[in-house]
Amino acid sequence: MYEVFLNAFHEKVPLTDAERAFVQSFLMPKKLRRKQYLLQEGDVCKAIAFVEKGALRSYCVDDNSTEHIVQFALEGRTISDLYSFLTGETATYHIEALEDSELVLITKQAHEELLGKMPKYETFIRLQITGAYIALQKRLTAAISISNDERYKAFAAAYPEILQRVPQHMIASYMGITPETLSRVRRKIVRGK
Amino acid sequence: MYEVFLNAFHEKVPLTDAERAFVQSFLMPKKLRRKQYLLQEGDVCKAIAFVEKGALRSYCVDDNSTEHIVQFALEGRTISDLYSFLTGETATYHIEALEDSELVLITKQAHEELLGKMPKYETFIRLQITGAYIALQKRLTAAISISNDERYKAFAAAYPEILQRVPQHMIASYMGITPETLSRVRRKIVRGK
DNA sequence: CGGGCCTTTGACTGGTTTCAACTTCTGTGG
DNA sequence: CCACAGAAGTTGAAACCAGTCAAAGGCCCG
Repeated sequence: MYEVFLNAFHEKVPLTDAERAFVQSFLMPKKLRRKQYLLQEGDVCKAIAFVEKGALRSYCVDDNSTEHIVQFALEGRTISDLYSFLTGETATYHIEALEDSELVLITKQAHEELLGKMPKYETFIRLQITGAYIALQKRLTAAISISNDERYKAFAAAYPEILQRVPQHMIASYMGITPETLSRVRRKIVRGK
Repeated sequence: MYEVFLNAFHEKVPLTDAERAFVQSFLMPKKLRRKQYLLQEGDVCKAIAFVEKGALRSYCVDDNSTEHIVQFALEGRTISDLYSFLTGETATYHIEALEDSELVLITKQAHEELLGKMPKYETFIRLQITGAYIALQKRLTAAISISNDERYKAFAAAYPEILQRVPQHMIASYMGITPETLSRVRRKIVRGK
């Protein structure tokens, strides 16, 4: 329990055993069954979730009630509606488990206390967000500059695990295209090879 | 000089006069004329740039040698190729001045020293990146879920200054559509009103 | 074994790109 | 100060690509 999280932390910012225990005292475990929700649009996001095991997705819903997947989070990744978490506004995203999952929650209270009491935690958070920012920028760059075919190939190369564990229509949603189009893209790639 | 930057810093994380002076000793001013480059693809990004005055853009170039604008930075905003800055890899973005501009540079060396010596700097950086991350996430969500018309309206409402200071074809590039399409979108909006 | 969801495939439609021409605006040099 | 070249923006027509709607086949789960 907490192993994956604490190791990820330790890897970025080395921890003594005492610090490890200290951090741990702020954490909360949570299990989610497939299709259960961690967060619904309209709620306030009260915690950052780190995935120890399983897979989640966050998504928003537009005016036509079409879902658009914002992020997938497999083991070792963090997921939340950061805006809602930080401001206390109601969330614009839903977060749902795609598989039975085990999470580590850092509540807002714990987060703020850790920030105040433990510089290493702030460093860890800074590094996490920086990494997330860079990844997001890459994704955006790809979204506006590469064709669907190439985008899919790049995605498949970068995240083979997601491809295997997530249904196709969700990949399509993540890419911002329809399931039908993704199906045709895949056919074209297979034949073209 | 440095006023805008130091005030932005102070606003997020209050500083004493001594701290203000301390931070300042790590900064470097830089002026750029319109159309001059801060960074070219292939260089390594050696500094984060904070815009005191003026306007810059960052963009990447795809296989068809089409430009795609990643970011605009007006006064008070930060711009860089963060990935290149942090890893030392060659940059994938170009950064160009759209107007005569005055920048504050934080070199990699200064950045690391400040991170080590001044917890408030780390906090400031964390807050900056968090804000940038949330903004980027909003943009991505908009890009995959909203029609061009609505996107343009939202952009115009959110960033009226950019609209007035940046040529239309760059807005189009930022939105990921052709200048012709943007022109038609605008016409439709004006008539439709 | 049956039902429902997912994926694939086809035909049609609509919006975007592309290419080209024309106008407007701007900055520069004569 | 005017003339002109180049860039920026607008408009039109044709081609193309993705979306939509509909239907059929496959697969998993109950």
